[in-house]
Amino acid sequence: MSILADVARIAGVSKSTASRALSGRGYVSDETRRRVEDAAAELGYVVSSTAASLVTGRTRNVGVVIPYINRWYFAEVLEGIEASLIRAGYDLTLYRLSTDRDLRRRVFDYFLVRKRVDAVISVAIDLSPHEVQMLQALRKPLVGIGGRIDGIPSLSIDDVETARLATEHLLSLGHRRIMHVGGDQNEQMDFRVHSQRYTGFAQALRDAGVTVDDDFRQADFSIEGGYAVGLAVLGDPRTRPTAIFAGCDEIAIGITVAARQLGIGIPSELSIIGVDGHPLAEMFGLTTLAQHPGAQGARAVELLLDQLEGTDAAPPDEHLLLPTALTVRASTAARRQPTA
Amino acid sequence: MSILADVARIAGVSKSTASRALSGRGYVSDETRRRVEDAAAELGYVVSSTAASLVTGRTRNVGVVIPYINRWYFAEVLEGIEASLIRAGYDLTLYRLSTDRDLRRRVFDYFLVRKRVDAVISVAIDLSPHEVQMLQALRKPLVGIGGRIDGIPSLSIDDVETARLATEHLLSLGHRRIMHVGGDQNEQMDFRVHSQRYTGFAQALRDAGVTVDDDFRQADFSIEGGYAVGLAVLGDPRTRPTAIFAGCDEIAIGITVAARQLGIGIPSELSIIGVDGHPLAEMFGLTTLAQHPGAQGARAVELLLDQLEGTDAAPPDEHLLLPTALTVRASTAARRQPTA
DNA sequence: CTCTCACCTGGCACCGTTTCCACACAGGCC
DNA sequence: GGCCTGTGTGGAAACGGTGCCAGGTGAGAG
Repeated sequence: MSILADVARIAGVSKSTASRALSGRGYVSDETRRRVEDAAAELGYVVSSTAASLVTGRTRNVGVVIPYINRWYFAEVLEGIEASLIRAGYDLTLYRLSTDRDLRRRVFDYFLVRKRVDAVISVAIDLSPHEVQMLQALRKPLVGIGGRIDGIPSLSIDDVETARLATEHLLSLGHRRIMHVGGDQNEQMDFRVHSQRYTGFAQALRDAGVTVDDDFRQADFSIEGGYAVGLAVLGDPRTRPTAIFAGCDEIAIGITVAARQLGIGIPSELSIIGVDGHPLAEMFGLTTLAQHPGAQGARAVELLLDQLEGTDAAPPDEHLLLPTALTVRASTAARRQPTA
Repeated sequence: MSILADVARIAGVSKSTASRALSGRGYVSDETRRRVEDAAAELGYVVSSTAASLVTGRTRNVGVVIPYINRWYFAEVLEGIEASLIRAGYDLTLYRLSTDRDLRRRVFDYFLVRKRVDAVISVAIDLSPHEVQMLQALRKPLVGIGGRIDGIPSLSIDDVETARLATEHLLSLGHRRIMHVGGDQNEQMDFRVHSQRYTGFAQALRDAGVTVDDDFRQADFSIEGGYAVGLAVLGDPRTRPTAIFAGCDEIAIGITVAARQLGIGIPSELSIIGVDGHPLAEMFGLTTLAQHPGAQGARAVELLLDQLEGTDAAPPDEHLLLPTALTVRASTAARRQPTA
């Protein structure tokens, strides 16, 4: 466990010079730098980031708050964030925020606040103004992913527009009996993703002059969730929709499995479109609106580093809307004309 | 940004007393403690964990190295670890180790070593003796999950035994043409999980006196991977196996989807058994050997905290073998007798 | 009545860096 | 030759806590 003073001694220089040589800041002659580096290597010296943080006030550590780890979108975002941070020489401290309000408070009051992180990325969590203020009071840059947060830079796909696009795709194929299977409209944590997707869906129908009764079912955002709803909804051939806009690919896949099990042809009898670009979508031939969560994570890190290391002081507190790409596969097709 | 000295001043005590009052160590009168706490609350004071770490040498931060985030087993383990650590008041710093050897070195040489973490949990990574030594030289407790690591406490399921059990289940149902669809036998990072599962499989066959040619196919450990192999293997009814032992539930599910698509009845024409207890297994009626990765994560944290805070100095450097539970569902059944 | 001891408090050194400042020196310019 | 500027170096003061040690109580024991 050698310390800087040891290195300095071996190299025959002062602590200050050793520090400059190793950190690369300030003037050091090439000769001296080499000597210091050799000494450091010989001793197996590594800086104490703790000590460095104490004096510089920077930890090179970013906190990430995220509601799930175990869902495709979130895991993907997390991977994107992690890869970018590591590359930039930052650590990533992970806080999974469950719905437990006490835990959430604890993370904000106790963990995030102890000068442990230089900045925070909030994934799909609708921060309260109080929480935002708190972080801002600590001068910690903050970036949001997955929805708009007032006053801080954030990025997400345009949920309303994406849903509208998906629905219009189905409408353009001649479908009229269309159902949206999506998430809980009252979900607190997840911004208003679910309600926004419903909004886009409803808008598209309205604009097309189509009215559907029984146009929505709630499902857990998972394959199982979609499967359960699929079985429930698709049983009766007279009432079932001819097309479904699923809130995410996992739901769409669940519905697909249910449909196959019921012997319902896709896309001959039922068209399905999802949102996400989940890797399984390809395997199931699922038409979807693809987003790239990994890239979103990377982008968020960029925004953060701009604030952290950027020259200009102005944080762009705008909301970035990312595009989604309609990827047409075999799960959507023109509505089969009722044999007239 | 108030500091301890401010709190002390407001409360009218010395820094040492303020420190004792807030940390709860050492003697402080109730009256004084109250005054200090009030002052701290008033100022919105929070300790600088950096400063505290510098002097105590402890960071209350645990590093987790893990090869994937986006796979069920790993995400589940990670969630288990995270929940336990937070509860114990520890932070979790995440390092995803890809196959990139440079990055791996960098994480070990640069990140883990900077006195930033008190301990390390290694998930499904076969640490080299050198890496273990390095961490041990730093006196950092180390716990492994997912496989045996010599010299440190570790825990995992018994892969050989689990595979044997799965295979015996198929044998006991009368199957003889059994295939194992599993992971790359030469995978470096993942311990020897893949090869161990093959070993257990082969042992069971041998013990039963059954010989199978073409007994193994390699698949990516994912639903897509299983699906691809499923399509390739199940096409020819004369050569296809009557039962498949899949290396994990994701593979098993992929095969199931492929079989359904090919109109192959499960379990009438094909029995499938997996390993994991994946939530989707239930939906697909998949027989499996269930493990509990979340609980494994929690257990690993316990082992770690024992070393970190435990009174006794002896670290139990043994390897814990966790049981798996055979969960029989509808994907395995007695082999249909060839109509003789 | 003194001694011990448990309780309570303050002073101060210390953890291992970074960085400000002072100083030294060499070279180029007026 | 004096002066400025660009390099190179060392000394010492932070950064914000913790914890050792010393000192001061009052109560109970001998």
